[in-house]
Amino acid sequence: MTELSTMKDGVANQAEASDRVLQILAEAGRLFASKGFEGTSMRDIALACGISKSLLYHHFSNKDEIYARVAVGSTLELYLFVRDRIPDGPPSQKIRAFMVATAEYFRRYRWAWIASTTAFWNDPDRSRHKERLTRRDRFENFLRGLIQEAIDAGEIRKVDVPMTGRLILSSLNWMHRWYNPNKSATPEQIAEIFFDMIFNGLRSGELVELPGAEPPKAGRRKPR
Amino acid sequence: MTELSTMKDGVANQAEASDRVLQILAEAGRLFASKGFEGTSMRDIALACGISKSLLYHHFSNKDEIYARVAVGSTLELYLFVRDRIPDGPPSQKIRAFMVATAEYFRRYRWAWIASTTAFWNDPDRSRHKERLTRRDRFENFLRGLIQEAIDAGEIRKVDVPMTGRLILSSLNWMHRWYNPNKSATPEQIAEIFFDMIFNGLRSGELVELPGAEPPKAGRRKPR
DNA sequence: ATTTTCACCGACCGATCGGTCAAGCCCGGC
DNA sequence: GCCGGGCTTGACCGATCGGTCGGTGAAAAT
Repeated sequence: MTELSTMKDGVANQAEASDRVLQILAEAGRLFASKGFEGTSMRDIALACGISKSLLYHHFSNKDEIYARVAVGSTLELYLFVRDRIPDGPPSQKIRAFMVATAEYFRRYRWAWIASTTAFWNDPDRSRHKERLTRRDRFENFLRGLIQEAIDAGEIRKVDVPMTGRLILSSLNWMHRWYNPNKSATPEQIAEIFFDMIFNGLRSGELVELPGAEPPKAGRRKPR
Repeated sequence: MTELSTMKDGVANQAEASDRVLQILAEAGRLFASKGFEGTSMRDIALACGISKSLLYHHFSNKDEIYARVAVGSTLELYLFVRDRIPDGPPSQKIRAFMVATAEYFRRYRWAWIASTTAFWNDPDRSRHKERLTRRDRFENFLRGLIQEAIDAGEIRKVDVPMTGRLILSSLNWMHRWYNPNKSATPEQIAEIFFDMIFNGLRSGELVELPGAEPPKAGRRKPR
């Protein structure tokens, strides 16, 4: 049904990979996430895996390939992972499900997620980088489609679609900087809270009816 | 009046610093922002400044100190910069001003901002790191104070204050990952749009009155 | 029984890393 | 004149970087 059956140990989409390769990818992802790409040496990865540095080059051609497997493998599956978790129903609930599913992915594949979204990368191989951006665009365009759907259905205001997508993704993408798995809520619960805040707004009660047409840029009304 | 009078060349709070030092800080910030801390060598910085590597060690004791001057100098002034731009008025408008001021700081000191918020850092000197976190906490607590103010004034719902602060800061902190200075809106305009979305919510028109008491976790109401 | 395959390792390579140092350059005060 | 001190430099250091190489030992294939 889904292509995600081979996920394990927090490493996504590494079908047909040996246990050792999965171990290397998991440890490398964790190190890339916490120390960055240039901050992580091949010796660090080998030491974390309890193997010799040479063995890394037996399974991967170089450091870039390890990072690419972590990052590209991660970003590919994010789209499929989320898409398969969007239920039929009102568009606004699809957006909610999008946020919750993305948060679930973050919780499951946390290190690969962080490594792929934050670690720096020289990228001598341009094609790998373009592939990553293409997948990221597809993910973002998928969200924009849901937002447009919600606008067409009249469930949300006529907001700027790309900007709305950026706001939603910002709330999810920044989570790794403050989220502590040992305390408070799960990422999914946090995503639900953020959805509530963004969808319903922070403003308290008594607003009754938005004026019919509002400026396309930012439909604000001056208080006082 | 304000302590920010010595800002120049995108480098904040480096009073009594020579032009050369300011140049080094500016170039180093730009490099740290685009290639990370470990990804930037002292040779890179020297080359960007058109000077020898030795000269860096004449003005700074080591690489960490350069980064600290960029990052800590940046985070210190962010708080003062924003605080001085919050007008008297309704608390919700203070939050709006907070977001716009933070965006203005981002626009002005973009490289130092990015370097301080994203580059990895070994941090052998624990005190510098703690100072940075202290300042960051002060900045975040300042925002939480404004949110609590708005709740007490009845302008916004009884939301989770820390979580609301995280949502607002996420929208601002993630901006550097997609913002393109050559196109579209200014950071300040983007901040205003985000404020509108978060404050008023995305939901369209006809909501009439929020139920008196809502669950503390996430005040959602099931559509259908 | 022999060959092939494959996971694995220790020693090593040239390049680059952060950092040092002794010496020059330049310019205002005597 | 010339002298002292802050900029500035190139040569150099040990450590570590990503990556290579020859080889080992055990299982699989023949």
